[in-house]
Amino acid sequence: MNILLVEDDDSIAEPLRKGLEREGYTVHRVATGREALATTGAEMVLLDLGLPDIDGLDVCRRIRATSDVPIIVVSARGEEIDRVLGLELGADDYLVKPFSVRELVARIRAILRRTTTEPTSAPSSEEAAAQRIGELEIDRRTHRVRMGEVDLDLTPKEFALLALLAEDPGALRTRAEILDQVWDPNWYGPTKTLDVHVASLRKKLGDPSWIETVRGVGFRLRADV
Amino acid sequence: MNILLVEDDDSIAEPLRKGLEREGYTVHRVATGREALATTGAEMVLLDLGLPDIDGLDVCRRIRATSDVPIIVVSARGEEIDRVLGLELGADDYLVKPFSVRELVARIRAILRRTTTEPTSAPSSEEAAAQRIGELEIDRRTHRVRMGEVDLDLTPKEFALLALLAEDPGALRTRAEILDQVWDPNWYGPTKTLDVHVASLRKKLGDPSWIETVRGVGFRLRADV
DNA sequence: ATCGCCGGTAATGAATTGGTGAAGACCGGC
DNA sequence: GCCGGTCTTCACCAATTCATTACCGGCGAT
Repeated sequence: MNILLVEDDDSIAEPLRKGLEREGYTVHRVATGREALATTGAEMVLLDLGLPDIDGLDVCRRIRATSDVPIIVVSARGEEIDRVLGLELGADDYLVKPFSVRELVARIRAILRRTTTEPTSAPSSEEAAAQRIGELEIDRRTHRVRMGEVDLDLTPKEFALLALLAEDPGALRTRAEILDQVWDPNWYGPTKTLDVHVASLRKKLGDPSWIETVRGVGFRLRADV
Repeated sequence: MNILLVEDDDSIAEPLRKGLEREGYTVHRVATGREALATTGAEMVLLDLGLPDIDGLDVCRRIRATSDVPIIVVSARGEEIDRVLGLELGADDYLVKPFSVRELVARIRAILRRTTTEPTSAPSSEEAAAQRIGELEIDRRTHRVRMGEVDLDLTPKEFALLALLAEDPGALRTRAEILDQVWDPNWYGPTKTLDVHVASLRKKLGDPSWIETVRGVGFRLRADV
């Protein structure tokens, strides 16, 4: 398994390379977009958006123009807009820094698992395959959420929050995780903001029990129904 | 509270400074090892190992030679060897890049909480799926505990206590061990608190015999069934 | 059998933590 | 520049959880 790692920062690239090689992957690392586009033969691309030469999203688009190779975009920006942009340009997954090697490996495995099947968290094209959880329906591509037959009008943050929780219904997300993913990893402030958004999301979902609170730890989306 | 931040990379140093100042800390930032060693009066040092002049570990050793100030080492190298090396040179904690400001602040708080005490090796070993011990099922991922088909509603402390005992069912955990792991590593105060939590945990587990008392030593989780 | 030590338990007051409403900042479109 | 929606921040409340104390009871050594 041959992975192309596009990352200009040594202090990030090297631990990743080590971790991935320990997992049995072969890693070829380049530091610029130019080199990345000149490389062939990779079976998976890890693409940092903050490159010194070409804009990362542009690199993503140009790779996708000629190849179906799976692409995982890595960025320090966690904002929903950036994520959507990356995914719409053809990325298979979008990881927000900082992340652990373990998480990265898990994502890589997940993507490889579904390469021959349909995409899940990142429908880059074709039928969006909206996600259903009971009455709740989430369409990441169109940014639309419906409860039964009714369209819910969610704000960007509310959608990002719901989408994150829905990535793994029933699984717990810690406050820190949520803040890092929905807000920016480097953002630091009153974590109260999270509570406020949870509250407004609950209100729009109608039933507060959709989002369970795990006191002192985080939140999770109700899995069943 | 006066923190010395030793970090040559602006794009890392500035968000940190902002986050820390926001927390109410005073941050003095330098970009080289020379400057760091020339600085006095810091009550805590954040030390990046990848400095342009002197080797970070050397800086660490030289600071420690003349001062007991708490040191948190920050490095892109996550290898066990480096961690051990850093900690043995007198660092109080070792953080592997990339990390979020939030995590850093949490570590700083943890260290300040035990002001003049011994270091903890970096914890943070998550994962591990659901575990079964007879009727008892512990899922660390979702923070869920079930007895048979019933979800148990445990408080954070109760969960931590059970999770610790369940790490090795049947194995004895001394009171001191438990207090170190579930509570702060250095915690004075009546050890009675532990008994109280054991009691409430037993009550929620239904059968007191789940947790056996070893008089004068500690507790263990029933292994069999 | 007795005494002392240790653990079990209930109660209590304090501290944390999440929920909520509202005010103001911020941002985009017009 | 004005307006409307969104986000952040704050203050306050309610609920939970925690530490701590007091008291009880049993085990075990003498």
